[in-house]
Amino acid sequence: MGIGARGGHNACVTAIETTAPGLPAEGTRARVERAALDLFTLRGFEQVTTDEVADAAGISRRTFFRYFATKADAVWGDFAAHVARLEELLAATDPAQPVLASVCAAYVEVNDYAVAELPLLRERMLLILTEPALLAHSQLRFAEVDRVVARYVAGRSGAAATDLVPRLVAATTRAAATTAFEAWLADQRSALGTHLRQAFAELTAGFPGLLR
Amino acid sequence: MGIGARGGHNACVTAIETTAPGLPAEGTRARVERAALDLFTLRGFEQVTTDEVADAAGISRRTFFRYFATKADAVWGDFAAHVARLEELLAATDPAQPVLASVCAAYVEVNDYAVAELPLLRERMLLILTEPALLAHSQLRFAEVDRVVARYVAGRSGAAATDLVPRLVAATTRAAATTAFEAWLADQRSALGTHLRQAFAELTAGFPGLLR
DNA sequence: GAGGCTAATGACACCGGGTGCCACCGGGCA
DNA sequence: TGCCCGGTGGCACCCGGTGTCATTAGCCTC
Repeated sequence: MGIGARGGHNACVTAIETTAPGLPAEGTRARVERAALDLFTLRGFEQVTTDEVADAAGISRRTFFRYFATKADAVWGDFAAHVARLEELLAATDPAQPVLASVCAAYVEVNDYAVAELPLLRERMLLILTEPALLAHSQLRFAEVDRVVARYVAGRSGAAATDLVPRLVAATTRAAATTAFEAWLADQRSALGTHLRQAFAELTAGFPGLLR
Repeated sequence: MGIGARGGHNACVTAIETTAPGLPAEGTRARVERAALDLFTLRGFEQVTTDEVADAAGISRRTFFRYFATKADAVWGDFAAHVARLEELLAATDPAQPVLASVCAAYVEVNDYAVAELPLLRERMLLILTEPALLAHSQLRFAEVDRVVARYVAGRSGAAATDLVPRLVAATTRAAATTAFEAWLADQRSALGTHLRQAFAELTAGFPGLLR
């Protein structure tokens, strides 16, 4: 590799079934995600270059950035679908239930993962909440969630989505959910739903344990 | 400027009293902050290069990165002092007052700026909460605040700073404060303290307006 | 007052994330 | 066969950030 050059994914030793240029490229995205997650978990997000991720996935650096807008996006999976599902859950809530309870319930339900998915979720969230660069990036992703929640609260409470209370509910419930995730990551073998419910219970009750 | 070169702050046209190499450099940092704030506000954070900021401040790009670790840091002023003051306020709270109320009061007080400082604060927060790159970066700065608050709550409530409730209080009060800032930025000529108090009132009462 | 120390600076090369552009390759289709 | 088209790789480039080195000026000491 010459000086100043960038090394075009040459002779990728650990490559797993390299794809052809003109092919539909089935599963390439998933393969890149796996490679990225593995490398980031093993050596840390900042210590791994996009060149290495692309190489491990058997594609070029240029192609990596066609699948993911940024290096950080490779750890998020299909987050847009996650947000969309939350929006659907909110739209399908019982109007008889209080607004805040509906939001919390939707959060719990959208995060009710199958057992088989939990290791992957854990790996993702551990990276996102631990690596500074990913934590920073998360703000942009979570902002999409906030907008969805704020719109819902605004619709139910007859306010504008830009008003204080809808934004407040969105920001605080999301903060609570993130904190629950941290607690889940901290103690192995605990249920995510339990932490979420406990966090929302504290929040909606105004932290009754802190009256002193 | 040759191809591939970077142009060493050559003939800065708009320079304001360039400093000498071996001088104590009084007020250089403040001058760079002003230049950065002006340029970012005028043309957007991403559209301004660090070269341009350095040039406008009459220093080199390399020197810019000696004053600020990242481009984003140039908009935060002395945030560490802000956090330190919050910590002092928390340490000086009345033990008879409830924990949550003490946190909210400290937040209100640390954000009680003099009228003369408000335009600068507004400019800073507008950038931070509007520009995606700065919003992402803010997560790292606000995490320092969260740690301080969580430590305080843990100390008062006899829990560990890593327990759910202390983290939860830190995350949600900070989310509420940020939302209050957004509301303040949205309607010109309103008092920041009013929005903060209203947000904390909603939060600590469990959003009483959303019982339906 | 000469010489040495120190702190701030600027130039330069370099790394790595991200992008625009173009050439290429293969499959499907007329 | 010839054409179009989508996925790809290579390349040059921009820009944020860093390590290194030489330069400068103030200061301290002898």
